[in-house]
Amino acid sequence: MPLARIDRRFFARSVHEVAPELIGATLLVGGVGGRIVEVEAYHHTDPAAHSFRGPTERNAVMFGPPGHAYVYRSYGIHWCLNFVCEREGSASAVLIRALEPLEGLAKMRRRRGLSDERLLCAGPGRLAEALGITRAHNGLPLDRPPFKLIARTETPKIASGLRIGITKAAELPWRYGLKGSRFLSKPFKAS
DNA sequence: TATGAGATCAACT
DNA sequence: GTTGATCTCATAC
Repeated sequence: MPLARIDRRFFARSVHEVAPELIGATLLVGGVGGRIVEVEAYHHTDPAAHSFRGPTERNAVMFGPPGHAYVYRSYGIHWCLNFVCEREGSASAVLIRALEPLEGLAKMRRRRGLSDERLLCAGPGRLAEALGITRAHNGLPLDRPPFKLIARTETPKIASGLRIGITKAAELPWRYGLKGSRFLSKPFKAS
C-alpha cells in the first residue's frame, strides 16, 4: 500500500479545511510518533490565536509560509506544536493536541518517564515531550526530516467541539478529533 | 472524583 | 505585575 507523504502544499489552504483533514494522518518526528487524533484550529479572526494581535518575536513563524512547524512555550513549561496554514488576511495554524502512539513507544515512554500509553501523547504538552519537540523545531518545514507526515488512507469519523483550556473565544467549535479514540486529551460530547 | 498549587516564560497592561 | 492554546502532584471529599 502506497504511503503518500503530505507535502507543504497541503497546508496552503484555510485552517478550517486543513484541521479536520489532519485527523487520521500519521505524524513522525525522528521516526517517533503516531496517528493524529485531535487538533484545534486557530484562525486569525480568533482572539485566542497568537497571531490575532499581529507578529511578534514568538509567533513570527506563523506569518511565514504554510507547511512549517510553529513551536511555542506554554505556561513557561511545555512546548506545543502547531502546523502553519495559509494566511487569510493574517496568520493561522493548527495546534496538534493528541496522537495515538504507534512508532517508537519505548523512546516516548523514556522521554515521558514511564507513563501510561494512553497518556503518552494525550495533550499538546505531553505530545511535544514524547516526540522530543523543542524550540529547535520552530520554523522547520513539515515535509522534510525530522518530520514525516503520512496521509490517511481512509476517511475517519470526525468529531468536533469546543476548544480546551482557553478563555478567549472559548465558544468557537474548532476542535476536531477522531470519534471514539481512547487517546484524546478529553472526550468529545456524544453527538 | 475533584479541586488547588506550583512550575516558569513571553506577551500584554 | 498579570495571565495564558498545560500538566503533575498533593490534599480533600
